[in-house]
Amino acid sequence: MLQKPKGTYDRFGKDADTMLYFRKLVEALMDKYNAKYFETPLFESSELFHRGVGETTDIVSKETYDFKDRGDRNLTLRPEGTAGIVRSLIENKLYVEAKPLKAWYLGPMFRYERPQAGRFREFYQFGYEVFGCDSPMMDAEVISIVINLFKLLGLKGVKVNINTLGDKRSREDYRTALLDYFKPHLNELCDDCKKRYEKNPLRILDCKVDSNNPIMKNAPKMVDYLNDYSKLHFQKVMEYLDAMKIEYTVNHNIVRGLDYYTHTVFEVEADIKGFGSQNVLAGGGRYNNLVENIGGPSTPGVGFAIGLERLFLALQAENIDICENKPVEVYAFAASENEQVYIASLVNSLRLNGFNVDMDYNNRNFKSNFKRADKLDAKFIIIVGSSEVESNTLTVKDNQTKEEYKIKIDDIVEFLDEKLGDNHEN
RNA sequence: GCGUUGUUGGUGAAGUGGUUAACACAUCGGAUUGUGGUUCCGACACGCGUGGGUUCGAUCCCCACACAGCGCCCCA
Repeated sequence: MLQKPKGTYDRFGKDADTMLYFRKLVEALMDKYNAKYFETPLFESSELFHRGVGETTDIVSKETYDFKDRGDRNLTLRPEGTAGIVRSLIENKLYVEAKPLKAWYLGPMFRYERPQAGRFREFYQFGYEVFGCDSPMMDAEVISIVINLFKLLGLKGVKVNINTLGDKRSREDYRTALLDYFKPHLNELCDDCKKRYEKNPLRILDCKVDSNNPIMKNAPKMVDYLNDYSKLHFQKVMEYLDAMKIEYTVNHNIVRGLDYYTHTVFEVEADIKGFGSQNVLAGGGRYNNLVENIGGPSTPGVGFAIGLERLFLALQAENIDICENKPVEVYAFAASENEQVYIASLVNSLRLNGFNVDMDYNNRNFKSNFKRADKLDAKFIIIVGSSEVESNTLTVKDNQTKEEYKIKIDDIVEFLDEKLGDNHEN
């Protein structure tokens, strides 16, 4: 049997509802920040990600889906959302518009990874990016959005870990210092760290295996390589976080896996039963050189991304249900085949009047119809037989009180409006 | 990319080298041709992830592959 490709999934039922309602929730939240929705292509030229995300990152070096199209173009399925938005910003010259420009997106990303629970090869991210603002207030606001969203969802133990990488210059100086420092000690490090030394020396500090190794303790500290501007910026970010009463922990080992970050980087985690190290639900930071690197005018940026599969798994583990209950308001059926046409027209008119209506399409018997109405949790049942057709009335049963009414066909909308009251929305 | 565990119907699952692969839930139909959520009866895997092999015979043993889960790496 044909099956879905590894690391993909079909979303339906409750999961599909969750996605739908999450999107609604995010739309409402984004309005509060006056952020604008963005859609960019699922695939871009491969070069964009090589230049944007960084040649040496794992994401680009071993996780992209690369392909050539029939015109021999080198394309890549987007592994993250920022690069595409930056490309769009430059191509459409959006940087001349309102500064800051706040953008959000929600859609699938692709990474060739080993699948695990809450981690897929095609996965969804909700992301947020701000361009043209280098105020530390914006760093803090971006962090606060994630916090507010998680609190809105009802997650417990939401915590932020932050760090600063300084500007491009301090980051490079620090990197050089680390390389010099670790070079004579390379043999004392684990195999992974030897690779990190080549690819991303900052990550060595993040190593779990070598964390107790004394060489780690004496390693150069980022703080010592920060210039005054960087230090001040970071300090201000923390002041704004304090002002917003957001709890955070400074963790100098946070580096992030994408090369474009400068200054503030952060990860947001929550206490999720049984999640362990997978409790980081969001990550982000500032990237003041990315727009320029991709070929636009020097424009600062800051943003975050949240992986939705892992987030939804967390909600499930915490028994949080964000789906709205949409009950069937009316279930209609005909007593016999003769009234089916009548039912079809009735149902159509009720729907046009804004009611949520389901019906019997198969001319089932009474018992089956009542069972189905119960299963759908229908508020009212409308039964049409020959006598109803003749007298232009409908038999309407309130499925909660079991009371039965004879309603003139012309009065049915008014009757249902009154009965369903505030719960009914047009 | 590495290590490890698993894969029986719509779902939860039991099971054995040998005639019809338990049981439960769900679904559909009937008892009950204009009023139900109870009860009773009936239907429901041409098959035990896929492909090979061992065997007189395999869902059960062996091998490969696929997929899923867990850990590592990495990340959201």
